[in-house]
Amino acid sequence: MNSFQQKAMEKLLHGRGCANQLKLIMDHTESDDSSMEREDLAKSVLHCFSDALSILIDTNEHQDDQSNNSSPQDSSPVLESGRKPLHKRGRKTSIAESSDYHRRESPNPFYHDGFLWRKYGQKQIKESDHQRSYYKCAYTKDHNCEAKKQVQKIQHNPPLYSTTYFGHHTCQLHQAYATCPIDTSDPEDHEGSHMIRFDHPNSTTTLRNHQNQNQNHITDECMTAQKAEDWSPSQWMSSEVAHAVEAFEFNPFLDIL
DNA sequence: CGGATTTGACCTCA
DNA sequence: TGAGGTCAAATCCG
Repeated sequence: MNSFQQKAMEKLLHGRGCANQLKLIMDHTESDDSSMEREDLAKSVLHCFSDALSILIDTNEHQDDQSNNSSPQDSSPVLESGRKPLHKRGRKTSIAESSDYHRRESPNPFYHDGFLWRKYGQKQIKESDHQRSYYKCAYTKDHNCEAKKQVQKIQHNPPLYSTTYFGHHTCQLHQAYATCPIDTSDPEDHEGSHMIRFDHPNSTTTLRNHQNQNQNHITDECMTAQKAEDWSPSQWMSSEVAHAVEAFEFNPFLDIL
């Protein structure tokens, strides 16, 4: 185990410890007295998992870079053999013209990059069996953020997706609210059609409403075992924490049963 | 009904 | 002129 993996392991172990504490509190608390403590613990869990993921992602990127560097002819941002680099062809834009791009390959088309994207186009690419999807930062208008990305399936079996990023995000404040990777069992059916969206504290729209709806469902009585399968972290903590916990499939009530 | 996605048309460049 | 990139109206969805 290298030092990166050891760090990730330490973070995960710490996260598990926090999750256990949280579970104990939930086991023995019926009132809202410890809601702040629950929230803090849930945040600790979230941070531990986020840190561990970051470490693992960084490690993976480092390995990717090394493998890419091992074949200098493969340093262009587009995979199709014999084709010009993406930033050299097609319509010229300030972004595409710049050398400010990088590429990631992942078996998951919705690879977590910490940002919120909006799809603005999809194109069948010649000499490729698969369509390419075009995304802009969701805060393009709000924050004049020029970051873009292109996602294209480059290999069918095993499925492999190439994501090419252009430009820099000028909407950094939103990064903190995007968290976990979404895994899909059938990426092909949903290629480019999902948004990974978590709540924003200033937002007055969709998910806050969703959260309110959840809160409306909370009653004073204790949860019964019958409700275990209905348990939702969003009933217990702020939405960004709740989503992260949901993503990790942490359900204390199922654990009890 | 508002916001996100889809998709055909259009723009630009090689 | 063909191909990639973008726009925007139509459509979908919660």
